[in-house]
Amino acid sequence: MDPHLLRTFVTVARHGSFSAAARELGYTQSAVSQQIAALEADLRAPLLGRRPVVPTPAGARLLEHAGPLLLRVEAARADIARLVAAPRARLAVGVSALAQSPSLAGALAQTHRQHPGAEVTLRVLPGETVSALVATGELDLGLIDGAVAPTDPLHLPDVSPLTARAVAELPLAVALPAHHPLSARTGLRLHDLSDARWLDAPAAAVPLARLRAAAAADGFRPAVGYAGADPAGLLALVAAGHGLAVLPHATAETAPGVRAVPLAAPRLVHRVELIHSGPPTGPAADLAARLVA
Amino acid sequence: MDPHLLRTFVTVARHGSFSAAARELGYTQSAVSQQIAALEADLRAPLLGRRPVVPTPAGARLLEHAGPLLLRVEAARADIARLVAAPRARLAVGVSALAQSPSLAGALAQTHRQHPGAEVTLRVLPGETVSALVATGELDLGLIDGAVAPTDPLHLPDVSPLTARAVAELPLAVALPAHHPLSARTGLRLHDLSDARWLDAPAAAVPLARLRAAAAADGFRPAVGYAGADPAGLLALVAAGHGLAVLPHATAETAPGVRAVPLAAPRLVHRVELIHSGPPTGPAADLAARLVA
DNA sequence: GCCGGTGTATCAGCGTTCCTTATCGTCGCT
DNA sequence: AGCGACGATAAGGAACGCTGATACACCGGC
Repeated sequence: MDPHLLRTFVTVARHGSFSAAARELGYTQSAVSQQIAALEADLRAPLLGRRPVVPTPAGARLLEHAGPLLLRVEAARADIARLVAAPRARLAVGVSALAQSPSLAGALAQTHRQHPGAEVTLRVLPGETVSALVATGELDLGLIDGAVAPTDPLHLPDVSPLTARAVAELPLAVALPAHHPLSARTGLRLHDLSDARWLDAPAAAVPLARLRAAAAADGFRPAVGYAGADPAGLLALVAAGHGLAVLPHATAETAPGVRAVPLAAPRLVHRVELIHSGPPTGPAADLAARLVA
Repeated sequence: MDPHLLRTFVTVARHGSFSAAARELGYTQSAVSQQIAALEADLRAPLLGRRPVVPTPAGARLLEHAGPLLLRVEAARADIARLVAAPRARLAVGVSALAQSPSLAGALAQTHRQHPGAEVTLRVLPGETVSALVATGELDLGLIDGAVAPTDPLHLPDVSPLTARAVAELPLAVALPAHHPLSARTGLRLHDLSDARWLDAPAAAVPLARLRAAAAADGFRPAVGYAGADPAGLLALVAAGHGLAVLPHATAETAPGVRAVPLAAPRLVHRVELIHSGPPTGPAADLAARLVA
């Protein structure tokens, strides 16, 4: 189970073709064929059906393992490389959509002033991508958000020994159209809303699946799906009556035509956590210190 | 970063000796020396100081990665092997100490009756070990426990795509000596007890670190440490006034001289989850069905 | 139905990798 | 100082893994 073989396996599976994978990987088709054969011999199981080239059940299962495995290998390699390389004067920060905040912008500005030579970049990405890129060292720091019980840490995909520190914790609220019958309430229980229509916006609000899990109930019918990462667009949909959404209270309050009613039960908070692998150095250490202060 | 090289690296680090590692792995000392050299060349970093053989900072970091990485590789390999091999008439169940229950014993007995030919084994192990062995297929089913917010799943070390289902959820209680001034209360808040002495029994009760995290506070001074997995022994210490502990209410109630007062805040529950990798088959499927029913 | 095109499997050849054996250099202990 | 244990290094040979050539299966066009 050489990572090498695994890499060509996933490439072949992705392309559905030995030849195409060979081209991408810079091998001959023959080499790829032999590599797959070697992997199948090693695991004593057929992994791919040929013509068409599709994963067998065993292959499908291996694919589930391969991604995280290769990510971890990459993370380990990058981690060591970082220890060896001279600390670069750069600061790459990744944030998930709801982890952004004015205080981040402010801290980033101060850090930039403190380290004028550093090349500072800020990227908004899905939460899992932030974790993955922090693990592989493409990002120096990550800020991810999630809705969790007040006592519990965010769930990190542990591809690598990452450290996480909470930097902000905000109450959650249900975003309702201003004319909604419940919009005058001072608090809402999720259970009472399980029949409502919910906007499913995994990037811009608390995902619907999370709400179902938190309420330990089904229902929670999806209305319009929203693929953007921008809460403003989502809130416009809420205002127009397409459905409800759960967001940090401060975020939900900003849009016209939307009322934000605090989520009373279950007790969830919106927490933003700073993640990095190993102790941050240079500008990253500076920014980290400002954020947790 | 061949797993092969990684394996010899951890072996060398564990033994603190190239020669000893070579003996264990069935190689010559020369081969091990070359493998380490190859790994160091690949990562462009010295990993081990020689004479004495101790990890460098980079090596120490790599060791942190290596364990989970090799576990994942092993899990993937075992996972595929399981798909290929004929389903054996065996049922190996691992449980963490507090995940045991009379209902488990009952279900296990019924399953055994249903599958008289099957070799049934039950092993009590630390929670993480249960996850690891389920991942590598040495166990067919695992039962792990933990104290979490009612809405959140237990945290699984994701070495492998494991599926988890809750099978029991019990309230937690603080175990106090019967003569303790607070033992007559009907509920206790963790915050009010942060000055008390706490028994640290990672295997037999909710770990102290978990309580600190849940209360988001330090304090919680450790008293006697208890290395056993048996709640009865721990409760004897409680009765003797060595310190307090948090356990499932039903468990804490059983011991003489101990009062169990429900934990009112933070809101945590003791949850037992059934874990397996892939859909269970044969006797494992039977037992799983009984447990979640 | 035949034929070319596309795509995978297989084989021979060859360079590289990796292990073993043998030997040397070095450290630590007596 | 000398010995013994340990790791590094050199050389040789087996095994591995890639390329290039070729065989074989499938599909579509005519």
